[in-house]
Amino acid sequence: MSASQNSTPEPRRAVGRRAVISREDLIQAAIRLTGPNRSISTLSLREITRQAGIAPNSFYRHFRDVDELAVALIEASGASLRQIIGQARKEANTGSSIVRSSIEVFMGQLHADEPYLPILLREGRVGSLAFKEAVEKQLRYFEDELETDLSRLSALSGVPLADPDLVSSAITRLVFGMGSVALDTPEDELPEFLERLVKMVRIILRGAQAVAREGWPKRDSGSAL
Amino acid sequence: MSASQNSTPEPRRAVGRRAVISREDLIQAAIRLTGPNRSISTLSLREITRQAGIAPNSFYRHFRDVDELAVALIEASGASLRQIIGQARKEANTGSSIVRSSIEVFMGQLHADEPYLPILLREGRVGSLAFKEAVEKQLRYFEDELETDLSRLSALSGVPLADPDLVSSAITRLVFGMGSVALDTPEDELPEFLERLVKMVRIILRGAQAVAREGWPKRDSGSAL
DNA sequence: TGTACATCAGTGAACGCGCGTTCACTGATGTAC
DNA sequence: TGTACATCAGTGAACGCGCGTTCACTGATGTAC
Repeated sequence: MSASQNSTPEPRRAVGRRAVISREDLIQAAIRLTGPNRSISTLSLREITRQAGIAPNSFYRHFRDVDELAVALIEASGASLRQIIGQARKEANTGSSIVRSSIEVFMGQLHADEPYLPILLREGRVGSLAFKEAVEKQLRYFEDELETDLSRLSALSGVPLADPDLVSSAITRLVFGMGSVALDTPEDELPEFLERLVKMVRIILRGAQAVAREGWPKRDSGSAL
Repeated sequence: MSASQNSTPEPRRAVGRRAVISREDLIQAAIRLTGPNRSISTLSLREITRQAGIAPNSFYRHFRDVDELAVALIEASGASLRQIIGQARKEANTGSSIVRSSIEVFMGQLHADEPYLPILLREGRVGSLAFKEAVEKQLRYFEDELETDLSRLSALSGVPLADPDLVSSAITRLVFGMGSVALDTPEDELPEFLERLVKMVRIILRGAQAVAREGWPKRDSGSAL
């Protein structure tokens, strides 16, 4: 259920002076400038061009404004990250559970070379509308792909799962939410953090299995919960 | 388990000219300037003083910089919001479940007069370290208070709940995560949004009940999940 | 192959603007006597 | 009660800075013939 993004396919001019710098180069320059306390939305056009080694006004040859670059960056980050996580889920048949190994890969991306995950986590709820929509779109891709995997595994193992769409959405939001906390967590606490997150996800799956088996409670106020 | 915050108790000068504007007034001015696409961290000192009706340099009589005001604003928002939610949980004995009514109150705060919740949701992962720590602190208060309530209800109803700390953390993070999505969701889709969120939380609680009853699975790879 | 030409990526200089911060100040207030 | 004084919240003017954006330009490249 993934979809194509990157709606600007770099037209490759056939006439005129050849480009010495690409959209990609500018995006990479922007990535280099982000960091724990620096989100894309706080980068200035001049900072980015300085980092990329071009004159400020040259920026306009590639993007309308910084927001447009940010959206491209978010889409590229989301695509890369989904590729990494999807790959991990496919290979996760060796010994440990798919939940644990997926979350391990996810957490590993917190400090990977290319900060795709930190970017998605940091930019989540800030900036222009287009900006937020770009992040939201990537999260929905994650939800879709997780739902596919959960349904597949449920059918495969014969253990029914209630509301797979709800479950995958809850897991995705929880994991991303905890991920942004993990970004500011000291590295030595991350192993314990991961254990807790794995348990949380398992609790969700257990709940969905219980509901599939026994249904929702008859009366809302029955157990007070 | 709540704690006192607002570490600056407004010393009430006994000598000198009387203040015509207070820290509170500046915080209110900042609140007026925030909005769907405007987070505190993007407000300038001059904007805030303009809104408050004082000269830019007067700002320094009250706060060291905008970051300090932002932290105070976050603490005030968190305190107000916890008060509202806590109140709602206490009164939630009439008919519908405590889960539903708590979430209803929470979602109601998305468009309440005072945007305490939007502020916490929007400022979550952006800005200086002090800033992020302030938001994180408020979320931990929520977790603590929810854990207290869950343990109380579990004892009261005789339904055991595994890992109440994990459960309350998962619910808090999920609800806040979904809350920031809800901020950008059209109002007419909110009722359905709320239903889904209620179900998610119930799935978590069911999972924790199942684990308390049956324990964790013996082997990790047993069910592949 | 050689030459004239159109294209267009990148430039250098300049603009006006809002910003955070500083400084020396004003004048209302409470206190000491 | 009256007066001199210390306190200090708020001011007006000024500063230097980095910003986004504009303009007319340069000169490398590919194309037409």
